Amino acid sequence: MKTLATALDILGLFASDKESLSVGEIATATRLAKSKVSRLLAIYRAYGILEQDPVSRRYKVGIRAFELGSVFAKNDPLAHDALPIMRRIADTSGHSATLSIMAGDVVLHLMAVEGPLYIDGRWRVGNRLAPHATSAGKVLLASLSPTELASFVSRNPLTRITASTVTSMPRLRAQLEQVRAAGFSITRGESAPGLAAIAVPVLGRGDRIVAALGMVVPDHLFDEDESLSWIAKLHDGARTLSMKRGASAYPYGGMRGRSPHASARGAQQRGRSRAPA
Amino acid sequence: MKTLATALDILGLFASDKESLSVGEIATATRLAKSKVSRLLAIYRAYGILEQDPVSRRYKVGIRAFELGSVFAKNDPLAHDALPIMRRIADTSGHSATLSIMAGDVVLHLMAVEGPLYIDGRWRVGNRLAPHATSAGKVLLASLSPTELASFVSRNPLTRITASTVTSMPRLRAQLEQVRAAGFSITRGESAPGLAAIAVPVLGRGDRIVAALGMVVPDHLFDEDESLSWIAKLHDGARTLSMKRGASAYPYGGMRGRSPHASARGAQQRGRSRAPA
DNA sequence: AACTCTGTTTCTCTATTTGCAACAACAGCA
DNA sequence: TGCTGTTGTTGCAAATAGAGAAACAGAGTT
Repeated sequence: MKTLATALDILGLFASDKESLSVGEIATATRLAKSKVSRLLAIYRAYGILEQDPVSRRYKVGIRAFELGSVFAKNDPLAHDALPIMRRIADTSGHSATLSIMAGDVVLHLMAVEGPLYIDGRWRVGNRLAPHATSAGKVLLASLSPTELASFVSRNPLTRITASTVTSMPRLRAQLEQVRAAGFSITRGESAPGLAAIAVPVLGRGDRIVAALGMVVPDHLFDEDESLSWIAKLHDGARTLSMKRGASAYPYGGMRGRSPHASARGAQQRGRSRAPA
Repeated sequence: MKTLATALDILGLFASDKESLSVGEIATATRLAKSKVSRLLAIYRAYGILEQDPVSRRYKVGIRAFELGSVFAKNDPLAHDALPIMRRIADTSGHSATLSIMAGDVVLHLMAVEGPLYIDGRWRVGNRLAPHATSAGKVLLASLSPTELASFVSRNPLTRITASTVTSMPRLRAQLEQVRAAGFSITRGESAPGLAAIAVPVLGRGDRIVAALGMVVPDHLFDEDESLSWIAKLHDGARTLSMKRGASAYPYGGMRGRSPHASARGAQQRGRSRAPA
């Protein structure tokens, strides 16, 4: 089984930001003999998991990996329930909606419904971002206990990504406290300049935070007043989604969704509901 | 290396329609000993490629497979160029846009930009469909020579999926001829009842068909007249995309009349050589 | 045309996988 | 409750399949 383990070590390298890797790069990165790496890659290539550029001989992720990976999203009940909700958000707001989860120590964009406005595709599905630099990440981090948070930070230093990235622990703690109280998180250019993002928590069984529902907005179109209605939309959607996923209640958003059985049917009208201050 | 090969055989089973598989099912399907399967799966589980339900002990695709697979789409230049084009199509038509390629003998939806209208998510990204029952598939099949087509059909019988699926070879041939001449393909409920789809070819280097750009429309909203403007939109988008991908010309959908992307043309800047040095 | 850098293949030795069967966990059933 | 037929996970000696160095092949470069 050691063979498979090393093979998966190699495969893991491809999940990084590097688009393609050469045999030599992999060999040095894994401290494996070139011959072994070459043979392993040949198998992956034969199965279509990796593809090899015939001229540069470099390897990159293949189409079968894509096929396989997409069945994850297809089978994920959260993604399934979220699709129509995210569509409505993208349609009524004009901006792209995202659904993110915590995978290990990174924020993973599970799915996205693109709005009509063009923005940099960097945040697209499958992208992994630093939790402390994204709105979705802060929402997901907010569910951690103080000790869990400390442990997280010890594993993952708060590296600066843009000028406005939060890099100090007290500052992060304060922000998370705010997120917990308000039920949403807003970041403006913390992981990518010119990009604002809003996220709210999605709850699951036992009312644990299982995901973050969010929106990505070009910063120059970000408007304080309008953001309140966006947050309301997100809260509406997240409530519906949370209920479907087995939460007993959704505490955020000033809506009339008092009872768990009051299905979020008539949640269409766009009155400006007040966000908790 | 045999270990990795059998391990990938197992992994391949998960790319099917079955959501989860048990050790026994895998063992019988691959004619492998249960013990071997169990140990292999344990490694996959440790790496997060597969996940095991703690109660049912059944395995399903894990999140790391998703992460890995999504870098394929992220690195794919076709998908990259297609995103803004598909957004515009989805935005102006109100229906979802799709980009599909031929992967082995199946049509694979590489990406999708969801329109505001809700439709069954079955055609979502990563889904694999039978070429003879989809508009995108017919577009992609149209590039095959008669012998290649015959070979394809011998490998893949024209199975009936809905009442209107094409199942006879002469009929398929005639349709492909029509697709070649007209430069688009329309299917109505051939792979899923109640769903109409339109697709046009995307060309690449050497003017070979490399992908199909398409739209999915609820059948009851399909309108013959309106479909002409949809096809025009698709042709416009596919032309832009084809040029970007290195095609020398795009023979379909004349650019007569007012071009919807006149702005793009007008915005084209002469980035000539700067100061003569 | 020789050089160099990278990837692939060859060949022997031994560490690893193998497969049977016992073991453990669990559901169905009387 | 206890029995029984599943199903998934581990021990252990035999044997196969992988490890590693170095030779080989190919492409780009000077």
